[in-house]
Amino acid sequence: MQAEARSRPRVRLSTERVLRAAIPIADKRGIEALTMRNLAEELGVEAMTLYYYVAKKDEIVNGILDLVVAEIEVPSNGGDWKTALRQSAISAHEVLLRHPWACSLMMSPARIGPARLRYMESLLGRLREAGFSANMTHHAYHALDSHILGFTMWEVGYSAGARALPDLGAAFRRQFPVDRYPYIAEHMGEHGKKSSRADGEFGFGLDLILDGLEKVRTTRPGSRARTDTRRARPRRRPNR
Amino acid sequence: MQAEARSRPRVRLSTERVLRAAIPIADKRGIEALTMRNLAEELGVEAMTLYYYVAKKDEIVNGILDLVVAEIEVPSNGGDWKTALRQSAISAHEVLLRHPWACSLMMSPARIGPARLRYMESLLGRLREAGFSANMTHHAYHALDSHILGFTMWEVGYSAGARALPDLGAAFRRQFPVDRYPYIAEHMGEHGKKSSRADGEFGFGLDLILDGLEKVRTTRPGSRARTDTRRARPRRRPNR
DNA sequence: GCAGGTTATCTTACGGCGTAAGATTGTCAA
DNA sequence: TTGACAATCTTACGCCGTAAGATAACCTGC
Repeated sequence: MQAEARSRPRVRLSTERVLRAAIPIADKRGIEALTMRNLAEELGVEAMTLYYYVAKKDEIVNGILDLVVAEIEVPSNGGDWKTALRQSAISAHEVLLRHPWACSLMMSPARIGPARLRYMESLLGRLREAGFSANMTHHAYHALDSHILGFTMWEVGYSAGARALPDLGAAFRRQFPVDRYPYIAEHMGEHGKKSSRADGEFGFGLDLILDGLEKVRTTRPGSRARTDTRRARPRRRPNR
Repeated sequence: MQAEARSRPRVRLSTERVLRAAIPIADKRGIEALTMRNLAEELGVEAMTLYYYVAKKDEIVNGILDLVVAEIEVPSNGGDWKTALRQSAISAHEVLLRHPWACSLMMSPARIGPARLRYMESLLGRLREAGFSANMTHHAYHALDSHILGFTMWEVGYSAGARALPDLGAAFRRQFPVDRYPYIAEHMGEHGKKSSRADGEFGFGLDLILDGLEKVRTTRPGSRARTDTRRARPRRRPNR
């Protein structure tokens, strides 16, 4: 009689279980393989059954995104602010590499969930406590976030491409002769080398930003030495 | 007899015309509105007709992306390298804001076309000529690219959200009480203010990177003063 | 033990997507 | 005028998210 082990789902479904089943599908087969029908099959159920637990597919996507964000280590409270932010950024980088589909979704403000809020709040708080003004914190946050998401997204796309084409570099060279693009050829060569940094290329840009932030930490916004912006023009006083 | 003006397309279709018609659709109605049927209708033609000019929809997407990349101003040859790179980055930023759908597509290495290659080559070349080592150029390129794409992508998503919800800030406050997330509340407040910089928040992170790059321009990679990475460990010599 | 209501799941169907296969029309040289 | 070739259209298929409603499983009170 226990031969019907699979004929009925062993344990009852739940929103939690639906989300938990969705993540490995997106991880292993890509976010485009996360369809209601695929997900249902994974759970031994028909597609429409899922709508008993979520109102729309979007709820699943937002749900698993927030679960992934919850994996990110928020900046620690004690110690150096730079070390804390750096550690958190590296954690975010690692988490996003584990869930390559999450990167682009994080760019949409429509998908901000509770875990994301906690992450943002703690990052902003750490900056403020480190002595950054409200305005500087604002800038710093976006600079860091841009690097984390922008860089990781590129990395994810690149390694996806590399997986699809066994030797991406060779395919490139075939299509675009080296002599016409010598600098790109050199660039591809650098990609082949193991980075001299423990934290790889990600860490390089990260430190550029963190070191730069340290320098402007106590500066008033707009008063930095700046190169020619070609757009700067005398500002008038704010009172109209 | 000329009453049939619309019954037959005025001029013959071409791949060029197909691509040119696709861009405004993506710009105005979003990339998800760029369907073969919509595009065909715009051209006064049936969907399958488009397949006479392109093999797959992907060719259209890659095609319009490369047209957009071609709009980006490459770094000028003369003058200060920082000014040249900054100007090019700002141009990229502006172009990507005009074509909000392009940002995420640019992250995929599978979509690199001729214009993108020219852009990369000139950026890499300018860095090399400025005295960066091959390895530093590699790092610098990715730091800049990450900021341009990462930041712009966030900006694009944010303003799309702001357009959908008339007052995004108020919607936020309703859902997430200010007292639980004081730093986020402050952050949102900063968003409301006009930036004190002519080039906005984008320029802030950009200068952080450019200034940082100037400092490491002639440094050997890996020899920079660094904060605790928590991962650094004595490296062994590369000969196994 | 079984009736009835609630909870969970399945069935069917619709419109939209990219596109395969092949029919049909338009154009122009011989 | 004819025939060939280029350009366009028609029909159809299998995916997708999901609306509407039928059906099965479970539990509770008698």
